[in-house]
Amino acid sequence: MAKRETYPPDGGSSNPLSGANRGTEKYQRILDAAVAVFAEKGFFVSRISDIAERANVADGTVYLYFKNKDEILASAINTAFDGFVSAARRELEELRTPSERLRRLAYLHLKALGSNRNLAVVFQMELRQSTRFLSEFSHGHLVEYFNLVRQAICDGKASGEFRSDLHEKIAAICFFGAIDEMVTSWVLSEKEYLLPQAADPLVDILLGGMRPTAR
Amino acid sequence: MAKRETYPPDGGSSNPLSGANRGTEKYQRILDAAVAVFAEKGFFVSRISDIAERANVADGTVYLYFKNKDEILASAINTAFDGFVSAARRELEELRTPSERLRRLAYLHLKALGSNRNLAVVFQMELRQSTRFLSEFSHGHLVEYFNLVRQAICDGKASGEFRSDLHEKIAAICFFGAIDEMVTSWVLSEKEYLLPQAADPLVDILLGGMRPTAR
Amino acid sequence: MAKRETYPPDGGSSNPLSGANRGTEKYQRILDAAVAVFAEKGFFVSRISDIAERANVADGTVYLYFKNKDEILASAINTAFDGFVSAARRELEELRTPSERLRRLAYLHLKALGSNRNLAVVFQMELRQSTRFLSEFSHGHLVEYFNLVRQAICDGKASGEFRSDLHEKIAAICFFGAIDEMVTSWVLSEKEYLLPQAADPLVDILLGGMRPTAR
Amino acid sequence: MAKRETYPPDGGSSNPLSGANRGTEKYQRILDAAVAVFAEKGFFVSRISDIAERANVADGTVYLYFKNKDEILASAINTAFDGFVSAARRELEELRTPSERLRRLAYLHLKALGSNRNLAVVFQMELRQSTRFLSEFSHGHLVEYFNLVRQAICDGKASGEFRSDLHEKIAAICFFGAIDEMVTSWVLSEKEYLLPQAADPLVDILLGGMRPTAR
DNA sequence: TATGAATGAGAGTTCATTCAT
DNA sequence: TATGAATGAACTCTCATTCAT
Repeated sequence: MAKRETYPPDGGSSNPLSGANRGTEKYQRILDAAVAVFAEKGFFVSRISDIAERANVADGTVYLYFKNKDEILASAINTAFDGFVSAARRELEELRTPSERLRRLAYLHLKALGSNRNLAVVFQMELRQSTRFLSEFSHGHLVEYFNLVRQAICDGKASGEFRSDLHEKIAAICFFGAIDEMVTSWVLSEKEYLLPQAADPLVDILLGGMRPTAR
Repeated sequence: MAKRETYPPDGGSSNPLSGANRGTEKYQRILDAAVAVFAEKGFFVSRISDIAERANVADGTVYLYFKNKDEILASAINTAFDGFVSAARRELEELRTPSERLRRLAYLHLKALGSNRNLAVVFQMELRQSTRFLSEFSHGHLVEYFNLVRQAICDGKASGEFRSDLHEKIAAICFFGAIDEMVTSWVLSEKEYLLPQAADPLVDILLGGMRPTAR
Repeated sequence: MAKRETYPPDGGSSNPLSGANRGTEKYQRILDAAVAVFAEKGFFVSRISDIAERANVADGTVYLYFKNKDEILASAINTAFDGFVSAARRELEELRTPSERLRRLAYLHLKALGSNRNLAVVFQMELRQSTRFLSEFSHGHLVEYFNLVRQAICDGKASGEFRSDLHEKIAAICFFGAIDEMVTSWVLSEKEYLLPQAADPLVDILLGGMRPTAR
Repeated sequence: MAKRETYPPDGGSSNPLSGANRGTEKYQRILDAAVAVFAEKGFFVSRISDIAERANVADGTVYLYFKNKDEILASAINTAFDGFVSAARRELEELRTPSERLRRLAYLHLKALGSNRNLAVVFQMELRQSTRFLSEFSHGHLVEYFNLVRQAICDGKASGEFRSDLHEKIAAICFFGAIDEMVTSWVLSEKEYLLPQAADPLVDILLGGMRPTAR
């Protein structure tokens, strides 16, 4: 999976056995270089030549794999996000209770970004660069993430695990926002603590607020 | 309100009648125009001439009031944020319980941004544009906001209102992250709902997760 | 003499007793400030606001006395040069031999610039800034200076004081060039020696080369 | 000849056939165009686009070969001057008497600039544009030129060819200043006479003034 | 006369993108 | 496929000049 949906010349390529492997390897190298450069300097300040240099290719080569600079960012984010969401969905399917599912989702989220600081920076910072961009992304993939969350909340309300008066959308926003801010805080922090360790105390608060009050 | 701290060329004006007001008026017009343009196109994509045009001044005039493009963004954010934080601090002083203080803070936050969509967009999007920028801002003003939250949480733990094992920093992050995501969601939403109305259900979840468990 | 030929509003002035003195005083202040600024930074790098500031007037006031930046430079040079040439001509008239006249001219030249370093810098540097400018000036005032020199050389040849095969134009160029380079060297020199003291040894060389050979 | 010392992007080119020549050719084309444009309009008034247009390249291309506008002027002057001084030094070594050396130096100077009017204009005019610039150049390369002159004068005094009371520095200034003014005069002159022809009569005057008096 | 805020044309420079090799 | 020299559109910022007060 992690379907690449953009540019590596597979459509109009006149060379039928042009070397999928080399192409793929270089594609990945450029993508990784781009994420690193974006993380370091920010999307708009990064130059194609920075990316090419870090990937050890010529400037022009970048354009054999990506249509333009925007597409590099989009590819980086989509590739990573698609991978994350489909992996998460598979894992969550095996878990029974909504609480377990949300706890696991938070953990996977923090682990995914906590293990790749550059990617985390790009997600937290660059993804928000322009209304238009986030808006596009939001209507694309983020919705899938939110659906996982809302489904769990919905199930929890049905099973009585969560309060019946819980506002699903607002609860999902709380859930995502809390984790997201956790990542931002980690990215901006000088200290090198382990992000996934924050999953449990964080989820304790959120689930605590979603469960029926004892009173 | 909206204390001007930087550039407008008056300051020590010895003429009490003339310049000060016009200067201030034009300064504000440029700032408002800039916020609107930034919100619409994003900081990096916005051109000075866009701002000047919307403010009905010449390009060069912008530079009589701001040193450069960066400073315009910084001024917009700092002015608004300083105003918000000091107003919030005053209001919170009058409230007794930590729960009330957090509830009011969430409300004020949502009201402040919910009443100025452009400013909200700039806060949610542009502030995060680059690691360096957010980092700077973060170490400047955002810390003050977080201090308000952590103080309330700390007080609540002391008074028994909140769980004694509550992780203060993580709880503060949950609080801020949830509200912040609420704003983002509102900004990206096509629908025109009233942001402050989300305060109560949102705070119910967060406080619920911070209180001692009945069990 | 030292006729001001440019701008101070005397033509279309609607105020008949507008204050020749104040006008003249401010005019001179601006001119002196301009020479100082030009000497320090060079004509093109100097800004009108630099000049206005040093003259303690508003930017706009400069334009009450001078049509534009070019005219300030032209006025400074012409005023000074006209004064120098007419004074020199008067002094030379009293001297009998061509040798004496050339010696005195060199001395006056070195004294005039040696007593006003700023003016000297402007003469040596800025006057040469553009072909067009020097060309204009050259055909204007410098010709008068050269005429003084050539007349003396011509007289010297007639009286037998100078070689009869002396090329008048080239000799005049040698004379002017040597003095001019003396000034340039002094301007660029860190040391604070007295420029007019160089007149005698310098003139000794030039006159020596112009006199008939003993052999 | 015309050793390239700064920017052209080849240097360590591993491809012996291709780039080096083209690079050099374009570099030279831009440099020549720049000298022509500077000569015509003056450094500050010249625009990069003027230079690019005359060199038949795009504006941006200029920046592949030169860091900025200043560097173009500096390269033009340094390249030419270095070439002149080292060639002159080699030629002078073969000559025995100080008089011959000075005569040859004057001739070479006038020939070098007399054969390239544009370069001459730039030397005479633009080099003097700002105190700072001339100052820099003066302490760099011009010193080498002056050293050649002073050495010859010094030798001449030792051999008795020149007066023992000759002030070396002033004599050197006379020598350089006379030749320099000769070039300036030629540059400004409408007439198309041959500059090197002025060498002999000019040097006759200067050497005449440096020799011991018969009397 | 004097001011100085406002103007806006214009310059240098950058860099995403192309294309001949 | 890969290169990197070349392109030229576009942007920020400066500053001479004007003009309402």
